[in-house]
Amino acid sequence: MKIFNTLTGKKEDFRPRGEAVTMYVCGITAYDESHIGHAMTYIIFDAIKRYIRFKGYKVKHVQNFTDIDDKIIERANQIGAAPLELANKYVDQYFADMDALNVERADIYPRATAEIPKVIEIIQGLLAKGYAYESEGSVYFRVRNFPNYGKLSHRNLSDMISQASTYEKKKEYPLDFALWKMSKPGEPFWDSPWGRGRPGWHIECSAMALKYLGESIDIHGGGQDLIFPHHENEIAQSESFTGLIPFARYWLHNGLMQLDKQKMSKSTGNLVSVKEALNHFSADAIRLFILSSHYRSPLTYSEQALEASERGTERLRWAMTHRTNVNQGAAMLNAQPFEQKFIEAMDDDFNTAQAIAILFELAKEINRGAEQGTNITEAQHTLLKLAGTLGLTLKEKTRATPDAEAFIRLLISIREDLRQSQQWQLADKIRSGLADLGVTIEDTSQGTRWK
RNA sequence: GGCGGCGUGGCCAAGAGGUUAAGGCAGGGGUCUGCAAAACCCCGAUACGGCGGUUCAAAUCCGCCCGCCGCCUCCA
Repeated sequence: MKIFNTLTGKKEDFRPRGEAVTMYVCGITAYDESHIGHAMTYIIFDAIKRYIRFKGYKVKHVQNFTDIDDKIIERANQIGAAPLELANKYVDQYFADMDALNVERADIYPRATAEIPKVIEIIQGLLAKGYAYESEGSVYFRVRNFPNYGKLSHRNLSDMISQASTYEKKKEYPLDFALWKMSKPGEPFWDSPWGRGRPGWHIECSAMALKYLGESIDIHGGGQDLIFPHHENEIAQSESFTGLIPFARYWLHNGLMQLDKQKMSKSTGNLVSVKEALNHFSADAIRLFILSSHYRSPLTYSEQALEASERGTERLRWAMTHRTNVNQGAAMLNAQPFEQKFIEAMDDDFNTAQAIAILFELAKEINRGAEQGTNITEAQHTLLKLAGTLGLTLKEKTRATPDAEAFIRLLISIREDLRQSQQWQLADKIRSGLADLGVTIEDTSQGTRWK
């Protein structure tokens, strides 16, 4: 299995350290609804995790919530809520959204506010080693003391310093970043050796990763917008604190969701929320859309593209619905070559687009087999298994309640009788009436089906 | 200005030196069907932003140009 590593800029063989692959993915700052761009990141890492497990590894997955920061405080003040309550609300919504998208839960979801002791421990360690300094109640990381600062984002201090704009005088050097921020009056705070304050944004991830996954983790992931400064700073802090290099062995970054030729972003309001998307499209369609392009490329959201994915999803689902009564001695569709190609695609830096193409090829063969009376049962199992590796369920959308379903069945059976007696007009009236209610009727050689 | 990425049929999107340039959606023709839908079969890029170069051979490597985007400040 080969994985593209942002750190080296190359595809590398994936060789995890221990029994279980340790994977840390940066989570959200909980101050607003999750949008499709977030869904993109978490669906991608969900597929990556599922595939790694498919390959026989165990995975230990940690994903944080930033539940205290400037944005949260600002938003909470606007609406007159307590910052932590606001954060909790959006954490709950995040879970609801991701569950609906069939994103598996991580093993641990640490929150910044619950990890203050570890944060303080690390800052103290950095101070002791001279990597950090206190200034007016805040603590900053001394970027110039970390020799490889910029190794992840492939830049160097002199490039960056020439562009550095205004900076706080409290810092020794413009690019130094906050480990601990002194709290202003009225803001939430935690006590620390440097007074009341809260953690800087970057330090929480180091603290959580080190605490829950150890000093050197296998996979660290997130959106490409986190490469600098967030992940760069995590590396600086973590490696300075532990003295162990590398902090993370494989850095994976997904491309960002675009909307109208612009990055989808909470701060600009240029977004489509997960809820909104789920109102119009199935989770499978959203996943199919996101996974049909390579995870490192940007992807532009559009209704048209989602509709195309919905249709594609229906095609895959269809292949799962055949219930052929197989004759003894019927030829069997061998899905092995498809599984092989699927694995080859995924082994090459998680080429989900290619993998999905193979799913469609397999679906086509299954459909064909169903018409020819081939035994396709095992091929269907394979299709479902491989699709499941991408988190696709291929389940029919059953919008109908059990009660409604009974009525639909009754109407269909009446319509069958009408068709038997060739009363086409009445039969068609039932069909179009149901269609208006969102129920599609299809007459096949094996009876009438609906969805 | 620095760093990184992208430009492939009507739309989306794989492919990264060499058999017929995946797959999906849309479209056209056909089979099946009371009709419809679905499914199945067949069809479509002399061609991969432009211009040069390297090579026996380039969508794929190199150079320049054009267009678009991301990061360099909070962001998945």
